[in-house]
Amino acid sequence: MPKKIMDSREELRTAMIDAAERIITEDGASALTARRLASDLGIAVGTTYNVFRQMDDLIGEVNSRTIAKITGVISAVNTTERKSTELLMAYADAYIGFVTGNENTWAALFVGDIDPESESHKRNLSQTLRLFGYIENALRTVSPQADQHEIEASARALWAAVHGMLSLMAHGRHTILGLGNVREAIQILITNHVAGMTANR
Amino acid sequence: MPKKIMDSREELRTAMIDAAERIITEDGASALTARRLASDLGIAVGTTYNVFRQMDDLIGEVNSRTIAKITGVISAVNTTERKSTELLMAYADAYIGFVTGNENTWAALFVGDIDPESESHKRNLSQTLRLFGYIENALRTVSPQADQHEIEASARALWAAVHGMLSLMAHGRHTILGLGNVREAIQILITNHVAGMTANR
DNA sequence: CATGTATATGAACATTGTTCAATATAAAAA
DNA sequence: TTTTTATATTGAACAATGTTCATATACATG
Repeated sequence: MPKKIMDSREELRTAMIDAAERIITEDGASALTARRLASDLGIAVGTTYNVFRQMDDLIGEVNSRTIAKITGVISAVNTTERKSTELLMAYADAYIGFVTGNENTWAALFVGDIDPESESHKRNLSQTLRLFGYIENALRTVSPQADQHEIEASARALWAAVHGMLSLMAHGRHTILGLGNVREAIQILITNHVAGMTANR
Repeated sequence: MPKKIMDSREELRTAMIDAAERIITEDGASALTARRLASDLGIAVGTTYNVFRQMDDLIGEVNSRTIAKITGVISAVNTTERKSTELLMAYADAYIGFVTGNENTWAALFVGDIDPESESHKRNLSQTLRLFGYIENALRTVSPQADQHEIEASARALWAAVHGMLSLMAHGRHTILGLGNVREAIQILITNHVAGMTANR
């Protein structure tokens, strides 16, 4: 073999994800090129392809960390002694706060093609499903006798709406809806949704 | 001058947008390259840049047509003798129907960088604002005494939610939420929103 | 020490968007 | 009609992209 870069393949892999994450954080996802990564790590261009099938898989790994962090801030929200609307807004604010403080890594979530077979994607999927649990619990408080399907569907709908609105921003399609307005839009959505569920109780 | 391609610059411009639209419709936005366009039109690569500042401007022009078509199907929805929820769902279904029947052109809406100064963007913005009007009118029926700001904000929120959810699909981020589920999510959002506004009346 | 295997390498390829000096011709002037 | 001027079209060239793969090499094993 040629000179080993790292002690193990796993170590190299981690170092590459670290470097990729740093590049994205500092200069955005578009700065993450095969050559930039190689240069930053002092390795050859081709080495990336010994470890990852394609460049997008590497983005997927960075995104996996980002999603884990989002799960972190969501799960850190205090759930006690709050009205459902307030709790849901607290979740939304935690998410918005993360977006504001981590614009580049967050925007990378919407970059590149996802390989549905990749480990990172499967991981991200189950992480996201766990996130739904928080929303579902909050909604169950709103209408305790609603059936499971309604709760789940509402949670999915609200999450998709929020995530979707924010994705518009990530792609520069937010001209009508700035970040400030996004929070207001989310609040309107949540408030009326909760009011609607309460009314149908 | 060399042999004229068309009688006028405007005619060439139109022919290029036509060709671009055809390419996107048939093979998707990623197939619209400077060389493919030149080849299809039987002109040189550089000619595009005599007419458009950049390739993304051309996409913007095609998108402008797409948005006009969407406005078309929305404005064609019958507004008489319907409950607000039904009318709003009819709008949503009109949109979903367009998306289903025009996947490639529709997905192109989320491709490329938007130049905020471009004519096409300004045009698309005012078109979108007109679209809001339909939603606002439907919402005004729900709570006639709500102030203008609340109506406008609700319309923006609902539109952003729907458009955002669909944008997730365009980018292949819909794994949890298929197109079928998107309709259900929209329905849940609309139903509860209307119920919420009604309750606060 | 010799042999084989694993792995880092980087030149090379195909494609991108984009530029711009050269070219060719329509229109204007003589 | 001939000459000049203005300008629209051209396409080779550039820089940058992701990706591939024969080559070289260093470690592990016999």
